[in-house]
Amino acid sequence: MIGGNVISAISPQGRFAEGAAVINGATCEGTGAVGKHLLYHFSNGQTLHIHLGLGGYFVCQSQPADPPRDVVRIRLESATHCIDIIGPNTCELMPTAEMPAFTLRYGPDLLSDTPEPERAIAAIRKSRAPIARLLMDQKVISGIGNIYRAEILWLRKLNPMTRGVDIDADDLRDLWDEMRQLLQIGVETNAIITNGNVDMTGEEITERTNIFARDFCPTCGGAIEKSKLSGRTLYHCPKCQA
DNA sequence: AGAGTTGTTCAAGC
DNA sequence: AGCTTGAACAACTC
Repeated sequence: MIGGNVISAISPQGRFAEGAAVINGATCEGTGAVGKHLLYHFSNGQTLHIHLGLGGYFVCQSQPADPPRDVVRIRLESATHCIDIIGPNTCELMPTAEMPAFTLRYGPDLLSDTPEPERAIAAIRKSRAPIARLLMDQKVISGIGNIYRAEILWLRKLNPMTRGVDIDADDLRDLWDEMRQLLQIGVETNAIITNGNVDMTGEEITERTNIFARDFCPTCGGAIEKSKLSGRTLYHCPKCQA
């Protein structure tokens, strides 16, 4: 989106303040991602590392843009457009040279052009932790959050508490493939759609998930069970995911 | 007003 | 060593 554009950065508050001057005036030469970590590579050898966390978001404007609100952590701007990043969990500069090591700290990215499912499968099958926890562990696999976790386990009729070590490698390959497909739909539609209502994107969609934040299972009509795992709400159908 | 949230990391305990 | 929980973090919504 901003590749090739000259940008400038401001930072009224937060951890990025010190780095702002370093990036000012540099050109973005490319972007990348490792799971939910967003990466902008700049001409001065620095990479801007953004993680939106729970509540972070982008605000895009045409120039001339409004002055930044005080919650704006960094502003990326070109002659024609302006992007403000608000509420990120992480907003820091790191040397682009450190990117290979950074990438290795995380499990394989489901959306990578060079997917490495076997790396994730090996990590899962080595663990006695429940699959619901492993899918959320970005050191195991990159890209799944709470919504996709609930949906994919339901789609594959997997009990969330199944230990990683107890799942067949072939089942995990199917799981990988389906997660990848779901995320690709997300990229194409800019929405989290796991129930197949892909063509309704322009319309008012109230049902895009099957069980996430829902009360009843679309398959059996039974009550969706709501629990906590690692501090996050876990949804599952006790009947269909026995 | 306070709790909850499409997330991560760290520390501590078992 | 592997696994678990809890706290802290930002900003918004209900």
